[in-house]
Amino acid sequence: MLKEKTKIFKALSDPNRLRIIKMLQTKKLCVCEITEVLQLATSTVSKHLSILRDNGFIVEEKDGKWINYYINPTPFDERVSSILGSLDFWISDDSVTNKDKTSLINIDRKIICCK
Amino acid sequence: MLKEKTKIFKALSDPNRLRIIKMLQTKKLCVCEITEVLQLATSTVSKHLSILRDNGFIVEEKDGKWINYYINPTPFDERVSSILGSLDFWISDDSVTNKDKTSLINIDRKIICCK
DNA sequence: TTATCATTTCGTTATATGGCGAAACATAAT
DNA sequence: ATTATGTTTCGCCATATAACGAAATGATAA
Repeated sequence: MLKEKTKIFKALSDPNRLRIIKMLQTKKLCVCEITEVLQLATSTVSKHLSILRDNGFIVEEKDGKWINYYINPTPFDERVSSILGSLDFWISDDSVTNKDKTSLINIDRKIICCK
Repeated sequence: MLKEKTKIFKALSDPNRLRIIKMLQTKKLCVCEITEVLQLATSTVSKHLSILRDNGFIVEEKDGKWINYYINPTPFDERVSSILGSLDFWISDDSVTNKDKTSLINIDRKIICCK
């Protein structure tokens, strides 16, 4: 159906989801680390991640008590592959995404997440 | 701003706008011809066209008492160029878009638009 | 100039989306 | 087993979006 084809564009239609994808370009991240950078509620971030996952942009794996999210290395949808393969073309770096990436350097999962 | 980068994805997030783009792949069309195929209100189609135009996907030119819309041959945003240059990759043909295109063959602007 | 007609804009309505906190889940640590 | 903790789900609210018809606009035809 045609509505199905709009889904990957919808997934890319939210600034916070673009920030998440760009962050995951750097390294694998758990929900609470992303929450810390975006300054959103955990439930909101979780929802964003599920949308990105459902559209094949990211995948998850367990890591102790955390769940690591990372860029899908083998997307089913070739349009997703194409975007992820040239991510800086589709979502160019800017002050926000750059700041996000530097924020990540100073974040220690073990300190941040235990609140 | 990052929100700006989401705009072209938002523009592609509506099934009717995808149908319009695919129709314009065939030939230049006026508002009422598109209205006839999509079976939507004229005002609705006009709004969709303005969104596609504002994001550089299509351009317009006068043709008598009509306004012809067509695929932008020289988009400013290189992401738009990339999508329009491989349109069948990003929006593959299906039963709906194929039917739309055949519908267009039998539509005579001079008959349809004068109601 | 006046009438006609394609198109756009405006106001309204229904649905979709993104945000939150609380509660439910799932699993690791004690 | 029980507690603690990371994550998800649920219910709610505010805003965004897409739809319509009516009115406004603008340009062509009479």
